[in-house]
Amino acid sequence: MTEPLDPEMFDPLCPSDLMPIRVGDKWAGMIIRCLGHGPRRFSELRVPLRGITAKVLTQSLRALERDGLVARTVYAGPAQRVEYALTPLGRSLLGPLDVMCAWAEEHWDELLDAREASPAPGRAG
Amino acid sequence: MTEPLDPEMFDPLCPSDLMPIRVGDKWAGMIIRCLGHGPRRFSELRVPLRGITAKVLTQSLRALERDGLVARTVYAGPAQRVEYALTPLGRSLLGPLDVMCAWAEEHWDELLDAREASPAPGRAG
DNA sequence: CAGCATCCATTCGGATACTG
DNA sequence: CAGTATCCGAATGGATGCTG
Repeated sequence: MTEPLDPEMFDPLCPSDLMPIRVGDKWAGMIIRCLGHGPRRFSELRVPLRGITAKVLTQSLRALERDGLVARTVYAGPAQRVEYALTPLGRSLLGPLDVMCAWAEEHWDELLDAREASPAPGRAG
Repeated sequence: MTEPLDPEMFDPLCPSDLMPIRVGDKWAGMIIRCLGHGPRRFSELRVPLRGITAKVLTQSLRALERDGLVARTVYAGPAQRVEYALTPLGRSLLGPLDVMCAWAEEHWDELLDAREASPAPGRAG
């Protein structure tokens, strides 16, 4: 569980923009899936969540804490270290999350088709 | 499938505010579940979605159409009539949606507890 | 490293008024 | 009935700069 997270875990080509299902805010679902691999530090999380700013990551993490899905642990020391881990409640969400991801994968093409076939308000092409 | 929707289908005490899982925008999940019972007219949908304004319902419906989850049919006549129905793709979402709702029901108490136990920033009491 | 404070643009949800 | 148009406030998401 200490192996590094895949930086391409959430490819920009596969954003939740298109995803009609979301968990919490824009990042919550991704964070939970990251933590599904084991506890992670603040900066570790920033890798797969490419481009997320510290403030926004903090916000999302706080919201998850508040909902009891994530636990925050501070390890004091020469270099401060903070770890985030899923609580049992948070882990219980991994199953439903998988269902959603499976749905998305299975119907990705249809989603894409529908978007392309739609009137495309605004954008040319 | 023509029986009226339960106005209390989405009780205000059970809002998606607390729900960490969402489908599309604030209303999309509820709309899809409404349409899971069969096609519905614009004004029929406004009943269980208590308080939704026409504009917001239209927006949500348009977004669902664009994603190919909902189909819109106009029946011209003395009194114009518009019906919304789930597409096959939309129906395929009902299963995952059930999973999410089941999760929420099962862990509702924990969610509530976590919220109450949290520092409660801002609000008194 | 792991934040917090501040400021800012965009989006979201909604109120109100009007149309065919 | 089924919307459209316009205006508005609040919440989201983010950039930048600073702190222990």
